[in-house]
Amino acid sequence: MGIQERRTREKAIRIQQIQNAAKELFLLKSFNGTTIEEIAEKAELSPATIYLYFKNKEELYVSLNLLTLQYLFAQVEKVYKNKKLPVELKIVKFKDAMYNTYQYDPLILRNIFHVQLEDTLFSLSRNLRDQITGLSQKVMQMIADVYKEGVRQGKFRGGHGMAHADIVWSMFTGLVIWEESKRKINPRKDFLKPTLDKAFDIFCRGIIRDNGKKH
Amino acid sequence: MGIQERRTREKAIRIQQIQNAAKELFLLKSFNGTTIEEIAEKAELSPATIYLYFKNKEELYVSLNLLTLQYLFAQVEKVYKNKKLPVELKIVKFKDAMYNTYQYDPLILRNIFHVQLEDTLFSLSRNLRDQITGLSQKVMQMIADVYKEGVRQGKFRGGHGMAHADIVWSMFTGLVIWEESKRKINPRKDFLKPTLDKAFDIFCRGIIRDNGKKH
Amino acid sequence: MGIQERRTREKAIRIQQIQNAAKELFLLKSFNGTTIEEIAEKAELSPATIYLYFKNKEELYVSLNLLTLQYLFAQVEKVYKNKKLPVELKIVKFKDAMYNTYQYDPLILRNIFHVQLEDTLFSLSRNLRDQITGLSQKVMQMIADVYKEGVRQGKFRGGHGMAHADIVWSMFTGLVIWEESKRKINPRKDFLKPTLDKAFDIFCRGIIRDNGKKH
Amino acid sequence: MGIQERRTREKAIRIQQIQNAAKELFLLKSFNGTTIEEIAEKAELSPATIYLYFKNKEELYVSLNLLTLQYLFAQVEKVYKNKKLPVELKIVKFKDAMYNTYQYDPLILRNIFHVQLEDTLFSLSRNLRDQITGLSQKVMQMIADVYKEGVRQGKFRGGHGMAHADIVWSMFTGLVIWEESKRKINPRKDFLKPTLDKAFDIFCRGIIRDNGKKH
DNA sequence: CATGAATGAGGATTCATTCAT
DNA sequence: CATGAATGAATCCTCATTCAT
Repeated sequence: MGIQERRTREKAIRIQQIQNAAKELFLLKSFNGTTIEEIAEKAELSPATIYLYFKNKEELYVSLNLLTLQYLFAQVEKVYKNKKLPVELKIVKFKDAMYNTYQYDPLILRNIFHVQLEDTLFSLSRNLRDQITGLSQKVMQMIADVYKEGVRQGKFRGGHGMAHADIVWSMFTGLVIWEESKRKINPRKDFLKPTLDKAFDIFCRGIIRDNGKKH
Repeated sequence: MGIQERRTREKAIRIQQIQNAAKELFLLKSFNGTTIEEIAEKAELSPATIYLYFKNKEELYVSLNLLTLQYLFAQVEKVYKNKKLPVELKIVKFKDAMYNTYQYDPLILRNIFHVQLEDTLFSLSRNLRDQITGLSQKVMQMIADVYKEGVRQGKFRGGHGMAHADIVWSMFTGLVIWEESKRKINPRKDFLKPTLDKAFDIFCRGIIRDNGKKH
Repeated sequence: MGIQERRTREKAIRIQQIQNAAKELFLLKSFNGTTIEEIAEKAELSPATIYLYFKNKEELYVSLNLLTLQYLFAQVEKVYKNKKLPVELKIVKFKDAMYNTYQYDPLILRNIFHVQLEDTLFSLSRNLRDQITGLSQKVMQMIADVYKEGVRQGKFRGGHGMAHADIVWSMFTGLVIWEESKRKINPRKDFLKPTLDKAFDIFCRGIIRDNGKKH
Repeated sequence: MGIQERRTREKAIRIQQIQNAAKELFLLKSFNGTTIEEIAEKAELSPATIYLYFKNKEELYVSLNLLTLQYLFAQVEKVYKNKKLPVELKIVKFKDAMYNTYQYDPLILRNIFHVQLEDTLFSLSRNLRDQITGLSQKVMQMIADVYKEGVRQGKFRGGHGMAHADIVWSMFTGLVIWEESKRKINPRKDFLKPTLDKAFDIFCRGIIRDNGKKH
């Protein structure tokens, strides 16, 4: 069992090697601006070798998401499963989970948008695609569930849970992209965190049921 | 006076011809997936002719944004200048303006994200770049102004106006992208409008100052 | 006869306009590096207009040589016809004539070499080609004649006159090209004139018959 | 030890394959008239493969010079280092060395002129450029040295050595180009060798110090 | 398992040249 | 006579991908 194991371990290492190189380059130069050769060089491998581990460039690209999505999933799940946390705080913690994930891998949103918006995603192997959509659905479901729980508890105003999950996620991604792009045009201080906090503060106030208030 | 005029008019028509073809194709196949030759064919021109009107593929691509940004600007400005509209309604109308623009040109956000996220934007001619950033700044400023006005009137809770404009815009773009991508994975009914309405409803509730309420 | 004349005159002016623009640009950017459009712009004409006066780019290019060849021809002829000048001095004066021509139009050698070495020259109109080869043959003939005269007078050692003309011409062009290229790699003082003088001094000493000398 | 070696050998062969094809075509149709595709076809390779061995068209073109320059260098050096040869004969042998090189690769001068006269040369990789200028400088230096030696021995009239090297080289190249171009206009017997001999004979007579002679 | 080597399949541009007005 | 507009025809070069070793 030793040899077999070592093989597996080494394989995993190779894959990481490649992913690390790829991540850095894709972040720096975008998908279309990065060549397999560059990735190979950075990973100290030959281009051909990369194809031993990834079906093609796109699959390598998307595989990066998977890592991060798993990270995001783990974070969100921890909040979700925390029995003691009141729902209104869970929403805030979700935001923090997202932000952590973004800091762990700033590439993620770009990747996700790329995957979502470009023709890609459909040349991926079934397996990978399923993993990605599966994970992201689970994440969304957890957010939706918390919202529904809040409604059940009479804390949140009614409404479709999943729609709220969409809003949470969209708000987050929208802000990240927007702040990134603003910094691109005009490099300056990073306002992402405070703006994100502000946005979620407003969001929370907006969904909280007010008892005796007239609108 | 006729000949000069006709020339100008015909030139404008050519440009439109090209832009229309390009818009459709870029929407369908993304920037990198669309070739100049395809655009030329659709526009019933030769590839070389396109270069008579646009410096390169990127500039053509970005020129599409300009049109739409102008459209967006006009819409937003109309709301902005409407003296009779209370600020809280203006926010809602801004959302509608954005949504209209999106319907007028569904490509816009993709374009904007592309421009914002890719390496592009910096090989554009100065003029075009300035127009784009100028317009989008003006739009954001108007949103920020309305927010500040709301604060002044005691209707909105305090805070940095521009940050709120960022949130408004991010929420909108985030939702559009997200809904688009969800439909891509799983074609189904379009929930954009209701989700957008919901989101802005929450946002408005969240920013409105509550007089005697305890939080 | 007034109108007809004016027409002719204006036509000549247009041609000059174009040639001046072309000369400058070709010198600066070489044949293949210069576009018709650039020439047109500099001449304040449209590209199409250039084709009213020159069959194509090449013919325009070559037409420049003609001017200079005519200049060279005139200079060389003056020396040639000067009855009082002893042959050994005529050789020196030929060199000066060439050098003057080079200063009048530094492009000439490049042109001539281009024409001679590239595939060009054979798409020229018959007429132009004849003029060019005719002129250059006449120039060479005059040099050869002077040499033969020198031999007849017992001043020069015997030999084929035209071969000496070839040597004179080659020495001149070879030096010009070489000095030009040296300056290109390493910009520095211009040594063309002294080197040219030196070369012709050697040449003259080499061809002069030495009476009582043993070799 | 076999495999590594074979690789190297095969690589060298590929390079030769390409260079041979290129040489022939460039000679026939000039730099700008030859396409990479033609070269590839003649070399029985794909165009892309050529870019595996040469950075671009220009670098391939110039690499041809290098070979020949090396050939020239070797020839000239042999003469230069021949202790027994008197200086006046060395000059003659230099001419022969040049002529041999020309026969070995008639393209050389055209290449050299192209490189020297066109905008090229500056987009070459540093390494290649240095090799070329280095070699040609060495060749010129050897010629200059021989001249200086002749002066020291009292055989040649005084003067700057390098200037004489320039004259030698210019005379040679000038004649080659001129004879080539004459043959182009009017194909006929090749007079290059006798004219070259004549020219160098004159040159030698011109530089030799004459003892008791009055000028 | 790793890779050096090869390539097919584009794709963006450029430009000399033409022609209707 | 002059030209704005259009284009056909090239051409260089890139890169993801494959395969023999």
